[in-house]
Amino acid sequence: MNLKELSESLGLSQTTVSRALNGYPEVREETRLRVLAAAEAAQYTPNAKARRLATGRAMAIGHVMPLRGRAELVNPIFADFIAGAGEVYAREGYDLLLSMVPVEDTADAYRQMAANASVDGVMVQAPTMDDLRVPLLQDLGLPFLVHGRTASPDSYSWLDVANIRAFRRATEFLLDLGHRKIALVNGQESLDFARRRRLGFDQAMEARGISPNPDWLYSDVMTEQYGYSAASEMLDAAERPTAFLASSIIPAIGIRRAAGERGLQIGRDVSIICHDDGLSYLGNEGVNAPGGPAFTATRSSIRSAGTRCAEILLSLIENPDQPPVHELWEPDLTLGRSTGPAPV
Amino acid sequence: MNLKELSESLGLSQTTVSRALNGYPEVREETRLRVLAAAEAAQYTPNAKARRLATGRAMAIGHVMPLRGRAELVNPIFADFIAGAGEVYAREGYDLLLSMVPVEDTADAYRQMAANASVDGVMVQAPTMDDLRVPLLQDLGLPFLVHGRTASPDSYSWLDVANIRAFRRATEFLLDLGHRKIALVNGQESLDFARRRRLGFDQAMEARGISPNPDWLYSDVMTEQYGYSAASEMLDAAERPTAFLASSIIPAIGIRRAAGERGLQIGRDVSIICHDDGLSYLGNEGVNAPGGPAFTATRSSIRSAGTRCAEILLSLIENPDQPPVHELWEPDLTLGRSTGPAPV
DNA sequence: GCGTCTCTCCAAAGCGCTTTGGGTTGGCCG
DNA sequence: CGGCCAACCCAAAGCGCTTTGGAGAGACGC
Repeated sequence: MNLKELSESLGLSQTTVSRALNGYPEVREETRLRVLAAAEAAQYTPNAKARRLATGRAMAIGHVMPLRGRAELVNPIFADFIAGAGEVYAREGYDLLLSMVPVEDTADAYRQMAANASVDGVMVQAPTMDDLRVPLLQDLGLPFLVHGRTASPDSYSWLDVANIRAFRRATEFLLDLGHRKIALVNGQESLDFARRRRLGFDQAMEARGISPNPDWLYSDVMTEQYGYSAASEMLDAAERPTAFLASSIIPAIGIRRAAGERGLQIGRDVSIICHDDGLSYLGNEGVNAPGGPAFTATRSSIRSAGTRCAEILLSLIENPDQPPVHELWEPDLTLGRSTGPAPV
Repeated sequence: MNLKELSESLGLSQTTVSRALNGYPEVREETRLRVLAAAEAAQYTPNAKARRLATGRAMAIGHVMPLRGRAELVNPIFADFIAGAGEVYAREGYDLLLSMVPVEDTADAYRQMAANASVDGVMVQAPTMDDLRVPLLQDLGLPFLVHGRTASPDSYSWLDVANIRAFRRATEFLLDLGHRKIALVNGQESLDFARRRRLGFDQAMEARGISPNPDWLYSDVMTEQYGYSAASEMLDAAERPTAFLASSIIPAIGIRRAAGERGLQIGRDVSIICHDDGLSYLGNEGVNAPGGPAFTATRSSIRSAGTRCAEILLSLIENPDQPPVHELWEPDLTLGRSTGPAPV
């Protein structure tokens, strides 16, 4: 059943039927109801392909997922972020177009999307400090929202968490517990969020007059294996850190493994704080756990961020002339069982 | 630049230019080269929306991700699977349409996709034993491939791993190490793969004349927290299992945490075997780890499965009349540091 | 020389929708 | 009663591509 057949069966023109269905005012209420009833009865669904061509709108949002590194790792964080965003897209009638490409092909992917207008806007995740995607998308005139920030974040819209403050606070928390030997197991510091976390760490240490041990500063893709091997190295060295600050719950799990293998008890012999993105399957929830969640953590739900990012992006698309939107989320520090006073 | 302008600039008809670009034989080689050169020079990209309408092909594959459970969990396994599949789609010029909907709306999502033909085929993941999606999609006439199987898997195409054999073998491995008190921390047994793994476990136990302790059979969504609380309960009971069989590396991590908190050493006091999907960030690799990977595991890369599933699905779409494709993958058992002889 | 083929190319008809630019009708006002 | 204005509806022109059904020009055989 298409529009032509539907309108013929009603004895109306395609124009009128189309307008009735799309809520335009030029059609009598009585007629509209008749049309709606007939459409319902005939199970009529407008052909999305035809509509897209006629309106020029793609009714789709692009997410380009750059696959980094030799093993082309895919971060489970994306799954939760997309789940949050996808909810909004579905509700608003947008499709989610997911494009997985090697990091070096991302620019082409965006260019392609812009050239044939297959999306109305794109979501940018995990930007580097001077991310080339920002000027590219501005150049292409494709609406976009950045989850995170770059070094010069004024000219575009973004949503980010207050990474500096969060990690400064987490570091201060460890310092207040008496820890002085603190290791930072960070994400890749070419990424802006990791650089900011590093800054927060540095600021807190400096404020107490402590200079971080360069052997205890790690930076890499945030896998479990990475957390494990970083912690193993440090724990096997002559001088050990007493506390670890990890950029994600995933390397924190690796740190815990390394500590456990060496017979160290978490929260007593060694403390761990991490950032918790609230991943569904790796949740740090502590509902039925004595003493609360496993990890003391700076917490900010990546899924909620996805939801909010999608809302903002859609509003940017609906209303392209508004000034850039900036939203900064404040993570909270949740106490868990992974931290305790520094051992004497 | 559109086809009309391009053809005018060449002094050719749209027909000829279209055919030249799409490799039809009715155009002289010399002309084709001229067209190709002009298209290249003008940076011409055919408008995907128009092409879709004209051909009726969506050039897109749908992945519907049902969000289950109260917290609407999203399994990180999907991320790796999609990464594998997305690679193939990108290579073949297909878009990946991702739809995240509450589990109760999945049927509608498929109906919608079929009604307005917004995809050429769909991928079905994590089927239950009598999954309703299979008859629905057959009814809708939408090509699909199932990753996994249902109870009656003859009438459609699927790719699955040999779950029964894998878990029978894993159980036998534990039995051979002298374990008799074995716990199964399974996924939701409404899902077919979990039921099969349960079967494999049961078969191996029965073959040795051991009846599993019903208090040691768990079945739920495979989160870290689940593995933790299941293991905690069992380890705090009067009689403890000496070995755990987990359906995914994620609950296995939770089991390890519970054991660690109780001062139990993995591989000595308590053994763990799990199924390892080869997740990027939770990799069980053991390259630079002494003694090999952390977990002894039945291993089958979910990402490779995604790649192969995509290939099969596309071939099903290209050639709809072929008989159903069945592909069964044999996981291998990799030795890690999480297993050892049963304590006496 | 004529019919028949093959090789190239073209005009035009879709694909199914939205949207422009009117037309018709009836009510209301002066 | 003529004119004007809403209110309602329609025909037709796109959107940019693919594809059908030829048409024209040589080549070839008889």
